[in-house]
Amino acid sequence: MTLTTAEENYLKAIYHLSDGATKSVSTNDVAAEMKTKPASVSDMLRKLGDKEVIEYRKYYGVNITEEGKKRALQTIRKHRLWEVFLVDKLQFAWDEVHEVAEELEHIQSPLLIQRLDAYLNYPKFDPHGDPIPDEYGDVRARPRLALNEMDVDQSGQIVAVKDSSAAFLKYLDKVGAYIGARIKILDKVEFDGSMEILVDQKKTLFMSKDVAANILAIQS
Amino acid sequence: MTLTTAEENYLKAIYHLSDGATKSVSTNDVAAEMKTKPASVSDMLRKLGDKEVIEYRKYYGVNITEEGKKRALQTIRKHRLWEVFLVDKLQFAWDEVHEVAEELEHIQSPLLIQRLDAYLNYPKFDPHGDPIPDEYGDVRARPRLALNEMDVDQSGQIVAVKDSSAAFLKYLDKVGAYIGARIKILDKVEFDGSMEILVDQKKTLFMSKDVAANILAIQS
DNA sequence: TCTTATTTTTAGCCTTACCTAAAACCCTAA
DNA sequence: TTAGGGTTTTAGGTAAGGCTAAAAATAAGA
Ligand SMILES: [Mn+2]
Ligand SMILES: [Mn+2]
Ligand SMILES: [Mn+2]
Ligand SMILES: [Mn+2]
Repeated sequence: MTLTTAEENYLKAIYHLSDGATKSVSTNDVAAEMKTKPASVSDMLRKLGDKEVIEYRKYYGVNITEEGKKRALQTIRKHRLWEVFLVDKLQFAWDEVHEVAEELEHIQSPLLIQRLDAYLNYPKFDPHGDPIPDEYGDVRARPRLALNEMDVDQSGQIVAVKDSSAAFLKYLDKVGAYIGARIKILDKVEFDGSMEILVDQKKTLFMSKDVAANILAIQS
Repeated sequence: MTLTTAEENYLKAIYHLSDGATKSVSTNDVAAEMKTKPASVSDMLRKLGDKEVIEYRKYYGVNITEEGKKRALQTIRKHRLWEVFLVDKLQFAWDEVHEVAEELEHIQSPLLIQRLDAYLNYPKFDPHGDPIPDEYGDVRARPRLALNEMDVDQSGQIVAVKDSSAAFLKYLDKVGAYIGARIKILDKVEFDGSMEILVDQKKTLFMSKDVAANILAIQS
């Protein structure tokens, strides 16, 4: 059973909202994520239910099925591989890739993705630090922690961002935070949760709690 | 005014059928080329006429406008650049690229095409020898001649194929004809138009008139 | 010129993916 | 246990892009 572009986009949204296939997801949440109306979502959920990529019980939200999870991960794989291509090969900035990848991910050609993967040297993470599922949908996830959850004096390395919006990424570029940077928490202000962070042992960065919450690190 | 994917495909077909914007094109011809019904074509012609990329007079066929020609050439440019990418970078065979390029050509991102062009080193021809329009739609066309139009003892070089179907390209691979090959016409059989051709000064090839008519060369 | 054959358009219908407005449902708090 | 209030679905509509069947226009032959 093949999925249309719209169906793939919905399924991906449902997968993300359900935190990797565990939680059940409400119609309103899908509508917000997809920027459509709940009425349109109801329509689409019926279709996705018929195709058995989600389990749909009217009025009770949806759960993604195993088959649906597999499909969603394939689309995510394609999206992230294209993002790597755009940044590594075509010199796109990391805040310029998402919209284009949102289109490229729907190109139907298993050979294309297989070759692209090889050409990029089987990357494990996209430009935002998100893991790239392999062709079987397996993801090697790293245990990640938002900066605001780390304690003073803890060290680590930035590995991903939670928010991939151009605005946020441009801000990180400006202040000099990037994926791979080694960091140490110097201070946390209790009043507003803002933080002071040492980057690469030389640069001090002040950031709001909101910003810190959208930067993910592994501890070391 | 932006064109949908379907509109881009129709416009491209009309451009090709009109031999580079000169001839006028009939509804039936478009239907055959697009593998749709004439009734569907009538609908689409009205839309394309409204968008002023063609001039449409009911019952009298269509002519592509200057604006339409420009749009068609942009789509063709994208199609051929992607074909070069697939062959040069992803090791696709020249008979495997057309379908995928037919999808990729509709990705909307001027930056993407500009970067892709640079990344491929501004190629002038696609894997089938067809010229790639520049970003202004200019095509540097070479005067090309089908092999069956050449005379005995004439020499030249294969520069393109007229038929890009997988079947034909695979056949050329098998017999060892390729773009760039130096050729000389050794003999032409008057009865059926079949020919004997010397390839790269060492290999003799027999081909039917049908095959010869689909191989394009420049004379030398 | 008249009649027929061919081409093209129109009319009406389908599916997908969206919308608004109204109805139905679920849940919770009085 | 029932009345709101929020959520979700249904009903009905639009636009794009296809289809078939029928009507209309053009082209061709006698
Ligand atoms: Mn992305
Ligand atoms: Mn998408
Ligand atoms: Mn196409
Ligand atoms: Mn080509």
